[in-house]
Amino acid sequence: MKTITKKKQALILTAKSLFAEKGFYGTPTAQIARDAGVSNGILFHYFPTKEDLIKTLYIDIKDDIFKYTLSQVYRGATIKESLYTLWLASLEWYTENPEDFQFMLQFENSPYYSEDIERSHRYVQMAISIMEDGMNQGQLKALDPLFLVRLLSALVERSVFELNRNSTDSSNSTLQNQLFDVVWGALAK
Amino acid sequence: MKTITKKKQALILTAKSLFAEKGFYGTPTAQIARDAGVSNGILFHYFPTKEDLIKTLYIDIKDDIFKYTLSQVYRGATIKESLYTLWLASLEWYTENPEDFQFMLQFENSPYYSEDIERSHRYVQMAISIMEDGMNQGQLKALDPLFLVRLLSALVERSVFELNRNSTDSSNSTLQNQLFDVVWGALAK
DNA sequence: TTTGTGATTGACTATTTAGTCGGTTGCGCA
DNA sequence: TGCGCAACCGACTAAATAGTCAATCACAAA
Repeated sequence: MKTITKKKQALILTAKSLFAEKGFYGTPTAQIARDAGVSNGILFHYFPTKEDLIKTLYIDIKDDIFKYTLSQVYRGATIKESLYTLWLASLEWYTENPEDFQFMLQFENSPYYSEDIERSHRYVQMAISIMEDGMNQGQLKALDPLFLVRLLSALVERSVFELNRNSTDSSNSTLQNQLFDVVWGALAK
Repeated sequence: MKTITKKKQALILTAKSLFAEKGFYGTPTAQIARDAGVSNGILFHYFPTKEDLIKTLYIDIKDDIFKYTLSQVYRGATIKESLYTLWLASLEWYTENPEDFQFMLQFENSPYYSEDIERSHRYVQMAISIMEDGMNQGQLKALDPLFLVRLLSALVERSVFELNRNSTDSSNSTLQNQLFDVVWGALAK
């Protein structure tokens, strides 16, 4: 049985928050432990190195995101509907969890990131097959499906930034539609 | 007169290369000086802090890129032609200067980066006005022009990655056209 | 020749930080 | 009750690293 202890949980939460705010290199392990209210030693008991902690965090976060977004795509939807669902769910998720957004951005552009880590994610395969379906139906551009997945990610990312900038604006459902037009225009044949 | 000494130049070149390869935090200042064949002290004579060095490097690189790409856009071109020129010139540039590409990616996702730095670039204004022209002609989507500039950057970035993955492929001019279709689909009305 | 100024050196330090270690505590189970 | 093992502690260390500094050098102007 996999029981996650309170202290381990506290470490994970605190680490995520500190990393998102101050960056990997701006956050000493000692501070993570201190802020989490646990001893220094216990951190290294659960995570042999700082790098382990960071990678674990990333994998957990990505898992959460994929689980949340992919679960909303229903069978029988058109490809455009599926993409819209994925895109919108991602936006919701990042709006609710800004720390995850920050963390992810940082990680994916850091030396820790590799294509292996990306591919190892079981959920990525699901996203790929959605793209393949769309291509087979002749609706999406005929490109490497993994590239389309990455393209979607990049466009989600830009959408998040743009929506944040206009967050005061009340009429951002219009903006949302315009932003999805960008996504669809990019991917559709 | 702004004479750049040999040693300063050596520092800049070495630093760019090391940062691109090992990252900002994986590169001690001492190693930069050593590899550049100069003393430790001279580095801090020219760049008071490591952060100064990094920011200077970034600004120089961005300047080079903008100068190269924007200079190829000629007056009287259609907006589609202008975007194609910008996009293609960027690809060429990053292919020729992979270190710059690496450095830029890293910097723009690091704590050093801020919107101020972006906006302070005189050339960004030129890119913005190209987008505005396209919008006024009703050819581009009606969105914040700065957003369109960023979108283009993000798409260039993805294009570079995708072209690198298929670099062995001889027929990558087909791929190039397909990739530009993505760009145009995203930005055009 | 003198004098001032920027280039240059490299040994030195003060600090920070990841990771260790010897030992304690608490809990389930035989 | 006592065994075993994981959770847990926090003082400690060894290494790394950004930045300093006192001193020399090169050279141009006065």
